[in-house]
Amino acid sequence: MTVTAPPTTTVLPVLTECCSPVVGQVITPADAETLATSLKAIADPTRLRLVSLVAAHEDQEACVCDLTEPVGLSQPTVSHHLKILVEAGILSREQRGRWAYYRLIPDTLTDLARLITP
Amino acid sequence: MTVTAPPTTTVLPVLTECCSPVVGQVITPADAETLATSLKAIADPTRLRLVSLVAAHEDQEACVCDLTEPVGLSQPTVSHHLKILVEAGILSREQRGRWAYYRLIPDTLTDLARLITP
DNA sequence: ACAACTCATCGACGAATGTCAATGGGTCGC
DNA sequence: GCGACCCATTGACATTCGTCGATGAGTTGT
Repeated sequence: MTVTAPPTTTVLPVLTECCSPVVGQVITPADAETLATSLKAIADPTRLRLVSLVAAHEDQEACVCDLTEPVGLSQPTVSHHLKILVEAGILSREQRGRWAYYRLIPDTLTDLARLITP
Repeated sequence: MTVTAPPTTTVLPVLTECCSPVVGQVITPADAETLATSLKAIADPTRLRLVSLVAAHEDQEACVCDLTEPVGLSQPTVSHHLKILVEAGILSREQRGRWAYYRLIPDTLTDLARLITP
């Protein structure tokens, strides 16, 4: 067979369902937990660089092999960080042949920005 | 003497000087480190609740004793989290008599939101 | 002067996190 | 079919982080 494209591996919603903004009403413990999990995903210098590299890459997508050298970390470590970003709904992952292509899902960052804006 | 008010304990700038947005150009390692440090400050459920509680409190300020019971943690732990938020420039701290009053610095959250917005 | 109060700091501890080398599972070209 | 390639997973390790009890520093009222 060729080019199996499982449906772009959409991820757990989490954020879109969650959350009143941080400022306004008092955030509930459950919403705080959800929002914190999403924020943790980008609260790491390596993952910020990965997001930035993916977004700036040709065709707005990049595979792992495009990213290991720029961030200067091992391939397993990069895969680990990418998985966290995918699970947070910040990147999408699409497998095409041998390569796995990662792409920014801008809406998630937009939602995060909205939720922390006073 | 009365009401010693050291100049509202303004904090290290850090963010205002830092950073191109995450998406656009590729973020530098140094900027990624700075931005990640600020994001880590709010990437914790307890600290999100503290920010929310302070902002929603009467007169937009709160002392430690107003916060320990709502978050259900010990006083040293609350003080620890508040210190992290102050160092990140998200809260300000002002000592008035026996009490230390914390207040939201909205600009920092606004800056953070802007920097992560695609 | 002293006791009561608010808060920060210290030291300790378990849990979570970032990293790597080694390995395994698919996919392509020969 | 086989080796080369891309990537994910596993297991291990050191570091960081969140939490607490105990203590100390500063302030107020008696």
